[in-house]
Amino acid sequence: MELDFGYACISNIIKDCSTAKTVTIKQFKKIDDSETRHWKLKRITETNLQNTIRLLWHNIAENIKLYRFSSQLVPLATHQLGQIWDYTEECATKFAKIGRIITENGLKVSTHPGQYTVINTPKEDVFTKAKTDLEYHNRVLEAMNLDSTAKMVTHTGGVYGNKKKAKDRFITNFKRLDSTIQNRIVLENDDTSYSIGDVLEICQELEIPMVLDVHHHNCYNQGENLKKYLPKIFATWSKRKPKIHFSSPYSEEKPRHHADYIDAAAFKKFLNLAVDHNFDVMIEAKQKDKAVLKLRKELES
DNA sequence: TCGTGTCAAGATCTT
DNA sequence: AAGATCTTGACACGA
Repeated sequence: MELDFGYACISNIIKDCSTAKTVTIKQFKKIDDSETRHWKLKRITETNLQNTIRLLWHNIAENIKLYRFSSQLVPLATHQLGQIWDYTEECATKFAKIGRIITENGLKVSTHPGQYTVINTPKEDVFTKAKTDLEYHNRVLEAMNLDSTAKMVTHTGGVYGNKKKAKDRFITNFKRLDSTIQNRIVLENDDTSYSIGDVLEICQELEIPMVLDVHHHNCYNQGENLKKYLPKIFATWSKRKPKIHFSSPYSEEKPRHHADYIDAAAFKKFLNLAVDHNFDVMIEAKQKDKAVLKLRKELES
């Protein structure tokens, strides 16, 4: 079985290579003339894209096949103040180069819109903002010429005192998104509200893939038997190779936080459980790519 | 240069 | 109704 690994956004091996440089609204507002504002956004974006390229080469050298893009490649991209330039047009060459590196080297990439992007919100303005953010992520992936295998991972959202209604609203709101975006969205179980059973139900209904987060399942579940659920979860990916998220708890006091590295014994235990399946593994650990290399080494021995 | 408070955004729990 | 927390890297400011 060939296991491919990956990490999110930032390398702990390659120094001074942030892909999420930004400018705060407060500082941006202090800039008076529009030309300087434009220059500021463009310069930061180019740095983030160039650093992304550096990380991709690093990943190729280390045989790390999965990578999650920073959501902040383009600063203020979804903010009103940031609507002063056509970033995909002006940085088209760099976006295309990233896409070429990915395609030519068989890398598998994704994005993960943040906690503020809530599809199942009952507030219309919040939904509009969520839609805008998803459109931004999609625009970036399209600028890279990546097809719908480049996914956007999200959570279900809030419960709002009635999970059944909140689930239904996710489905309703999901259908209001552009089909290009629908085709990229995959749902992940979270650590407080939506268990693997909850998320699987939604994914089956919408016929979209489900990312199993093993750590979240340990944090929050409704007694679901993971081994029994695995075939159903992986089936949501149909012909494609499923992906899971794996991380280890930081401590007994803060079990939901991510630890520096992955507990190899715990990972092997999961492998035993999933022995009949083939899947990709996104490692969520504070030491990022260092944690990937360490785990891989420990699995070899 | 270093340490620390702050940051666009939502949901939820506490006060 | 207002504030803290979640989670997190990076910014911004003052020492």
